[in-house]
Amino acid sequence: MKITFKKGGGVKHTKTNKFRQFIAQKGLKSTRQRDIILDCFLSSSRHISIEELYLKLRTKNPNIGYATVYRTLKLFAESGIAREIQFGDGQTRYEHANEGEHHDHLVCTRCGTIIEFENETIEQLQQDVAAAHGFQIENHKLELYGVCAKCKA
Amino acid sequence: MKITFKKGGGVKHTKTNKFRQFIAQKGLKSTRQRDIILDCFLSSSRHISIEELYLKLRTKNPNIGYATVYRTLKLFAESGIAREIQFGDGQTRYEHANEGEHHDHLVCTRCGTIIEFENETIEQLQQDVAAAHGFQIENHKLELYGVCAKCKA
DNA sequence: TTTACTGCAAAATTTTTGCATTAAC
DNA sequence: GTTAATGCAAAAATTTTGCAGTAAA
Repeated sequence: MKITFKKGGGVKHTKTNKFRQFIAQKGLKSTRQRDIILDCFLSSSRHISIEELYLKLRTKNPNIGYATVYRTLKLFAESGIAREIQFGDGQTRYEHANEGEHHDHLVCTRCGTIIEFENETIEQLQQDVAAAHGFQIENHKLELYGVCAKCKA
Repeated sequence: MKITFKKGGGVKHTKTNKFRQFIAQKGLKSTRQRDIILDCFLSSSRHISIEELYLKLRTKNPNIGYATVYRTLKLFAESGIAREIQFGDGQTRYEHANEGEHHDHLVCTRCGTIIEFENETIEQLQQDVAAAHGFQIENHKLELYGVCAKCKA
Protein backbone atom coordinates (compact mmCIF):
# COMPACT_ATOMS: atom_id res chain seq x y z
CA MET A 1 0.00 0.00 0.00
CA LYS A 2 1.26 3.37 -0.98
CA ILE A 3 1.12 5.94 1.76
CA THR A 4 0.23 9.51 0.82
CA PHE A 5 0.26 12.52 3.05
CA LYS A 6 -2.32 15.24 3.22
CA LYS A 7 -1.32 18.15 1.04
CA GLY A 8 -1.67 20.69 3.83
CA GLY A 9 0.92 19.16 6.11
CA GLY A 10 3.42 18.71 3.33
CA VAL A 11 3.04 22.20 2.05
CA LYS A 12 3.42 23.63 5.50
CA HIS A 13 6.56 21.67 6.04
CA THR A 14 7.94 22.75 2.68
CA LYS A 15 7.30 26.40 3.37
CA THR A 16 8.81 26.23 6.81
CA ASN A 17 11.93 24.77 5.28
CA LYS A 18 12.00 27.28 2.51
CA PHE A 19 11.78 30.13 4.96
CA ARG A 20 14.48 28.65 7.21
CA GLN A 21 16.71 28.30 4.20
CA PHE A 22 16.07 31.91 3.24
CA ILE A 23 16.89 33.08 6.74
CA ALA A 24 20.10 31.08 6.85
CA GLN A 25 21.23 32.13 3.42
CA LYS A 26 20.72 35.80 4.23
CA GLY A 27 22.62 35.55 7.48
CA LEU A 28 19.51 36.43 9.47
CA LYS A 29 18.45 34.82 12.70
CA SER A 30 15.84 32.25 13.46
CA THR A 31 13.75 33.54 16.31
CA ARG A 32 10.86 32.36 18.42
CA GLN A 33 8.67 35.16 17.08
CA ARG A 34 9.35 34.30 13.47
CA ASP A 35 8.46 30.69 14.14
CA ILE A 36 5.23 31.67 15.86
CA ILE A 37 4.21 34.06 13.13
CA LEU A 38 5.07 31.59 10.38
CA ASP A 39 3.09 28.87 12.07
CA CYS A 40 0.12 31.13 12.55
CA PHE A 41 0.29 32.38 8.98
CA LEU A 42 0.49 28.88 7.50
CA SER A 43 -2.46 27.67 9.51
CA SER A 44 -4.62 30.63 8.50
CA SER A 45 -6.94 31.40 5.65
CA ARG A 46 -5.13 31.79 2.37
CA HIS A 47 -5.76 35.55 2.28
CA ILE A 48 -5.29 36.93 5.73
CA SER A 49 -5.05 40.60 6.52
CA ILE A 50 -2.26 41.93 8.71
CA GLU A 51 -4.70 42.94 11.39
CA GLU A 52 -6.42 39.55 11.41
CA LEU A 53 -3.10 37.81 11.73
CA TYR A 54 -1.96 40.15 14.47
CA LEU A 55 -5.14 39.64 16.49
CA LYS A 56 -4.97 35.89 16.04
CA LEU A 57 -1.36 35.88 17.19
CA ARG A 58 -2.08 38.01 20.19
CA THR A 59 -4.59 35.56 21.66
CA LYS A 60 -1.74 33.16 22.42
CA ASN A 61 1.20 35.56 22.39
CA PRO A 62 0.08 38.84 23.88
CA ASN A 63 3.49 40.42 23.74
CA ILE A 64 4.28 40.18 20.04
CA GLY A 65 4.44 43.68 18.59
CA TYR A 66 2.74 45.00 15.48
CA ALA A 67 6.09 46.08 14.08
CA THR A 68 7.39 42.54 14.28
CA VAL A 69 4.39 41.25 12.38
CA TYR A 70 4.86 43.82 9.64
CA ARG A 71 8.56 43.12 9.41
CA THR A 72 8.11 39.38 9.41
CA LEU A 73 5.44 39.39 6.73
CA LYS A 74 7.74 41.38 4.51
CA LEU A 75 10.35 38.69 5.04
CA PHE A 76 7.84 36.02 4.08
CA ALA A 77 7.16 37.85 0.86
CA GLU A 78 10.86 38.26 0.18
CA SER A 79 11.48 34.59 0.79
CA GLY A 80 8.78 33.66 -1.69
CA ILE A 81 6.41 31.86 0.66
CA ALA A 82 3.91 34.70 0.75
CA ARG A 83 2.66 37.45 -1.50
CA GLU A 84 1.21 40.82 -0.62
CA ILE A 85 -2.20 41.54 -2.10
CA GLN A 86 -4.61 44.45 -2.01
CA PHE A 87 -8.28 44.14 -2.76
CA GLY A 88 -8.81 47.85 -2.47
CA ASP A 89 -10.59 47.78 0.87
CA GLY A 90 -7.71 49.43 2.70
CA GLN A 91 -6.61 46.13 4.22
CA THR A 92 -3.28 44.76 3.09
CA ARG A 93 -3.39 40.99 2.91
CA TYR A 94 -0.81 38.28 2.51
CA GLU A 95 -1.57 35.12 0.64
CA HIS A 96 0.27 31.83 0.58
CA ALA A 97 2.54 31.67 -2.43
CA ASN A 98 3.97 28.67 -4.19
CA GLU A 99 6.91 28.75 -6.50
CA GLY A 100 6.02 29.13 -10.14
CA GLU A 101 2.35 29.21 -9.31
CA HIS A 102 0.07 32.10 -9.94
CA HIS A 103 -3.60 32.42 -9.46
CA ASP A 104 -6.20 35.10 -9.78
CA HIS A 105 -9.17 35.95 -7.59
CA LEU A 106 -12.91 36.08 -7.56
CA VAL A 107 -13.94 38.37 -4.72
CA CYS A 108 -17.51 38.47 -3.43
CA THR A 109 -18.46 42.06 -2.72
CA ARG A 110 -21.18 40.93 -0.31
CA CYS A 111 -19.57 38.40 2.01
CA GLY A 112 -15.90 38.83 1.21
CA THR A 113 -15.36 35.25 0.10
CA ILE A 114 -12.32 34.88 -2.07
CA ILE A 115 -12.03 32.13 -4.65
CA GLU A 116 -8.80 31.44 -6.46
CA PHE A 117 -8.66 30.40 -10.07
CA GLU A 118 -6.22 29.85 -12.87
CA ASN A 119 -6.83 30.22 -16.55
CA GLU A 120 -4.12 29.38 -18.99
CA THR A 121 -5.86 30.98 -21.93
CA ILE A 122 -6.22 34.31 -20.17
CA GLU A 123 -2.57 34.24 -19.21
CA GLN A 124 -1.59 33.60 -22.81
CA LEU A 125 -3.76 36.45 -24.05
CA GLN A 126 -2.15 38.74 -21.51
CA GLN A 127 1.22 37.85 -22.97
CA ASP A 128 -0.11 38.67 -26.42
CA VAL A 129 -1.42 42.05 -25.32
CA ALA A 130 1.87 42.87 -23.64
CA ALA A 131 3.88 41.80 -26.66
CA ALA A 132 1.74 43.97 -28.90
CA HIS A 133 2.80 46.96 -26.80
CA GLY A 134 6.43 45.92 -26.53
CA PHE A 135 5.97 45.15 -22.86
CA GLN A 136 7.72 42.44 -20.96
CA ILE A 137 5.43 41.23 -18.18
CA GLU A 138 6.91 40.66 -14.76
CA ASN A 139 3.68 39.91 -12.99
CA HIS A 140 0.01 40.64 -13.16
CA LYS A 141 -3.08 41.02 -11.12
CA LEU A 142 -6.56 39.92 -12.15
CA GLU A 143 -9.47 40.29 -9.81
CA LEU A 144 -13.12 39.73 -10.60
CA TYR A 145 -15.49 41.40 -8.17
CA GLY A 146 -19.09 40.35 -7.94
CA VAL A 147 -21.71 38.34 -6.11
CA CYS A 148 -20.99 34.73 -5.23
CA ALA A 149 -23.47 31.92 -5.72
CA LYS A 150 -24.34 31.80 -2.02
CA CYS A 151 -25.10 35.51 -1.78
CA LYS A 152 -27.13 35.46 -4.96
CA ALA A 153 -29.48 32.92 -3.42
CA MET B 1 -17.58 70.67 -45.60
CA LYS B 2 -18.30 68.68 -42.53
CA ILE B 3 -16.98 70.14 -39.34
CA THR B 4 -15.68 67.80 -36.64
CA PHE B 5 -14.54 68.71 -33.18
CA LYS B 6 -11.49 67.41 -31.44
CA LYS B 7 -12.36 64.48 -29.23
CA GLY B 8 -10.82 66.01 -26.12
CA GLY B 9 -13.03 69.04 -26.06
CA GLY B 10 -16.16 67.06 -26.66
CA VAL B 11 -15.42 64.55 -23.94
CA LYS B 12 -14.64 67.26 -21.47
CA HIS B 13 -17.86 69.00 -22.24
CA THR B 14 -19.81 65.77 -21.90
CA LYS B 15 -18.30 64.95 -18.53
CA THR B 16 -18.89 68.42 -17.22
CA ASN B 17 -22.51 68.08 -18.17
CA LYS B 18 -22.80 64.65 -16.70
CA PHE B 19 -21.40 65.85 -13.41
CA ARG B 20 -23.67 68.90 -13.35
CA GLN B 21 -26.62 66.65 -13.97
CA PHE B 22 -25.54 64.36 -11.14
CA ILE B 23 -25.18 67.29 -8.77
CA ALA B 24 -28.58 68.67 -9.67
CA GLN B 25 -30.35 65.34 -9.46
CA LYS B 26 -28.91 64.69 -6.02
CA GLY B 27 -29.91 68.08 -4.71
CA LEU B 28 -26.29 69.05 -4.18
CA LYS B 29 -24.77 72.39 -4.92
CA SER B 30 -22.64 73.55 -7.78
CA THR B 31 -19.67 75.37 -6.31
CA ARG B 32 -16.64 77.24 -7.52
CA GLN B 33 -14.34 74.61 -5.99
CA ARG B 34 -16.07 71.72 -7.69
CA ASP B 35 -15.77 73.48 -11.03
CA ILE B 36 -12.09 74.16 -10.49
CA ILE B 37 -11.34 70.60 -9.42
CA LEU B 38 -13.34 69.13 -12.27
CA ASP B 39 -11.59 71.31 -14.78
CA CYS B 40 -8.21 70.41 -13.39
CA PHE B 41 -9.04 66.72 -13.29
CA LEU B 42 -10.30 66.64 -16.86
CA SER B 43 -7.23 68.42 -18.18
CA SER B 44 -4.87 66.06 -16.40
CA SER B 45 -3.26 62.78 -17.19
CA ARG B 46 -5.73 59.94 -17.35
CA HIS B 47 -4.42 58.40 -14.13
CA ILE B 48 -3.69 61.16 -11.69
CA SER B 49 -2.98 60.59 -8.01
CA ILE B 50 -4.80 62.59 -5.39
CA GLU B 51 -1.61 64.26 -4.31
CA GLU B 52 -0.63 65.19 -7.85
CA LEU B 53 -4.05 66.69 -8.44
CA TYR B 54 -3.96 68.57 -5.15
CA LEU B 55 -0.54 70.04 -5.86
CA LYS B 56 -1.56 71.00 -9.38
CA LEU B 57 -4.68 72.69 -8.06
CA ARG B 58 -2.79 74.57 -5.39
CA THR B 59 -0.52 76.35 -7.86
CA LYS B 60 -3.49 78.38 -9.04
CA ASN B 61 -5.81 78.02 -6.06
CA PRO B 62 -3.73 78.05 -2.91
CA ASN B 63 -6.69 77.93 -0.59
CA ILE B 64 -8.43 74.77 -1.70
CA GLY B 65 -8.25 72.22 1.07
CA TYR B 66 -7.18 68.62 0.86
CA ALA B 67 -10.50 67.51 2.34
CA THR B 68 -12.37 69.18 -0.48
CA VAL B 69 -10.28 67.38 -3.06
CA TYR B 70 -10.92 64.02 -1.41
CA ARG B 71 -14.63 64.70 -1.11
CA THR B 72 -14.93 65.97 -4.65
CA LEU B 73 -13.08 63.03 -6.18
CA LYS B 74 -15.45 60.68 -4.42
CA LEU B 75 -18.32 62.58 -5.98
CA PHE B 76 -16.71 62.24 -9.41
CA ALA B 77 -16.55 58.50 -8.90
CA GLU B 78 -20.15 58.38 -7.73
CA SER B 79 -21.29 60.36 -10.73
CA GLY B 80 -19.56 57.96 -13.06
CA ILE B 81 -17.09 60.36 -14.64
CA ALA B 82 -14.11 58.97 -12.71
CA ARG B 83 -12.97 55.70 -11.24
CA GLU B 84 -10.71 55.07 -8.30
CA ILE B 85 -7.72 52.86 -9.03
CA GLN B 86 -4.86 51.49 -7.00
CA PHE B 87 -1.66 50.27 -8.53
CA GLY B 88 -0.35 49.07 -5.21
CA ASP B 89 2.20 51.84 -4.74
CA GLY B 90 0.30 53.43 -1.89
CA GLN B 91 -1.01 56.20 -4.12
CA THR B 92 -4.71 56.26 -4.80
CA ARG B 93 -5.40 57.42 -8.31
CA TYR B 94 -8.47 58.49 -10.20
CA GLU B 95 -8.88 57.78 -13.87
CA HIS B 96 -11.29 59.23 -16.37
CA ALA B 97 -14.26 56.92 -16.82
CA ASN B 98 -16.65 56.64 -19.72
CA GLU B 99 -20.03 55.05 -19.57
CA GLY B 100 -20.05 51.40 -20.55
CA GLU B 101 -16.36 51.50 -21.25
CA HIS B 102 -13.81 49.51 -19.41
CA HIS B 103 -10.13 49.18 -19.96
CA ASP B 104 -7.26 47.47 -18.30
CA HIS B 105 -3.71 48.61 -17.68
CA LEU B 106 -0.14 47.88 -18.57
CA VAL B 107 2.03 49.49 -15.92
CA CYS B 108 5.76 49.97 -16.41
CA THR B 109 7.54 49.17 -13.17
CA ARG B 110 10.53 51.25 -14.24
CA CYS B 111 9.16 54.58 -15.42
CA GLY B 112 5.56 54.36 -14.24
CA THR B 113 4.06 54.74 -17.70
CA ILE B 114 0.52 53.45 -17.87
CA ILE B 115 -0.97 52.10 -21.08
CA GLU B 116 -4.64 51.30 -21.38
CA PHE B 117 -5.93 48.39 -23.36
CA GLU B 118 -9.10 46.47 -24.02
CA ASN B 119 -9.41 42.85 -24.96
CA GLU B 120 -12.79 41.43 -25.71
CA THR B 121 -11.64 37.83 -25.59
CA ILE B 122 -10.18 38.21 -22.10
CA GLU B 123 -13.40 39.81 -20.92
CA GLN B 124 -15.39 36.92 -22.30
CA LEU B 125 -13.13 34.38 -20.63
CA GLN B 126 -13.56 36.21 -17.34
CA GLN B 127 -17.30 35.82 -17.69
CA ASP B 128 -16.81 32.12 -18.32
CA VAL B 129 -14.64 31.70 -15.23
CA ALA B 130 -17.13 33.59 -13.11
CA ALA B 131 -20.05 31.58 -14.45
CA ALA B 132 -18.24 28.34 -13.69
CA HIS B 133 -18.13 29.43 -10.05
CA GLY B 134 -21.67 30.74 -9.95
CA PHE B 135 -20.37 34.29 -9.68
CA GLN B 136 -22.01 37.32 -11.15
CA ILE B 137 -19.32 39.83 -12.05
CA GLU B 138 -19.89 43.46 -11.15
CA ASN B 139 -16.51 44.73 -12.17
CA HIS B 140 -12.97 43.61 -12.56
CA LYS B 141 -9.42 44.73 -12.45
CA LEU B 142 -6.64 43.52 -14.69
CA GLU B 143 -3.19 44.97 -14.45
CA LEU B 144 -0.07 43.77 -16.18
CA TYR B 145 3.15 44.96 -14.58
CA GLY B 146 6.40 44.86 -16.46
CA VAL B 147 8.96 46.76 -18.46
CA CYS B 148 7.83 48.98 -21.31
CA ALA B 149 9.49 49.04 -24.70
CA LYS B 150 11.26 52.30 -23.94
CA CYS B 151 12.77 51.09 -20.70
CA LYS B 152 13.84 47.82 -22.24
CA ALA B 153 15.95 49.70 -24.77
C1' DT C 1 30.67 38.67 22.28
C1' DT C 2 28.98 40.27 18.25
C1' DT C 3 25.15 41.07 15.47
C1' DA C 4 20.55 40.93 14.54
C1' DC C 5 15.79 41.07 16.53
C1' DT C 6 12.11 42.62 19.47
C1' DG C 7 8.82 45.67 21.57
C1' DC C 8 7.53 49.86 22.46
C1' DA C 9 6.49 54.42 21.49
C1' DA C 10 7.05 58.09 18.34
C1' DA C 11 6.79 59.51 13.65
C1' DA C 12 5.24 59.43 9.02
C1' DT C 13 1.45 58.66 5.65
C1' DT C 14 -2.88 58.70 3.94
C1' DT C 15 -7.74 59.51 4.59
C1' DT C 16 -11.76 60.96 7.32
C1' DT C 17 -14.37 63.85 10.41
C1' DG C 18 -16.14 67.77 13.38
C1' DC C 19 -17.26 72.24 13.32
C1' DA C 20 -17.54 77.19 12.70
C1' DT C 21 -17.85 80.01 8.69
C1' DT C 22 -19.13 80.82 3.96
C1' DA C 23 -21.53 80.35 -0.21
C1' DA C 24 -25.26 78.31 -3.11
C1' DC C 25 -30.01 77.73 -3.74
C1' DG D 1 -33.35 82.07 5.14
C1' DT D 2 -32.12 77.19 4.61
C1' DT D 3 -29.17 73.86 3.54
C1' DA D 4 -25.04 72.19 1.88
C1' DA D 5 -19.96 72.99 1.09
C1' DT D 6 -15.58 74.67 2.47
C1' DG D 7 -11.25 74.95 5.02
C1' DC D 8 -8.96 74.12 8.78
C1' DA D 9 -7.27 71.41 12.28
C1' DA D 10 -7.91 67.35 14.86
C1' DA D 11 -8.63 62.50 14.69
C1' DA D 12 -8.32 57.88 12.54
C1' DA D 13 -6.13 54.38 10.40
C1' DT D 14 -2.20 52.14 8.52
C1' DT D 15 2.69 51.53 8.12
C1' DT D 16 7.51 52.73 9.23
C1' DT D 17 11.35 53.95 12.16
C1' DG D 18 14.54 54.90 16.22
C1' DC D 19 16.30 52.99 20.02
C1' DA D 20 17.33 50.64 24.35
C1' DG D 21 17.15 46.13 25.86
C1' DT D 22 17.19 41.08 24.55
C1' DA D 23 18.25 36.95 22.37
C1' DA D 24 20.47 34.26 18.62
C1' DA D 25 24.77 32.94 16.52
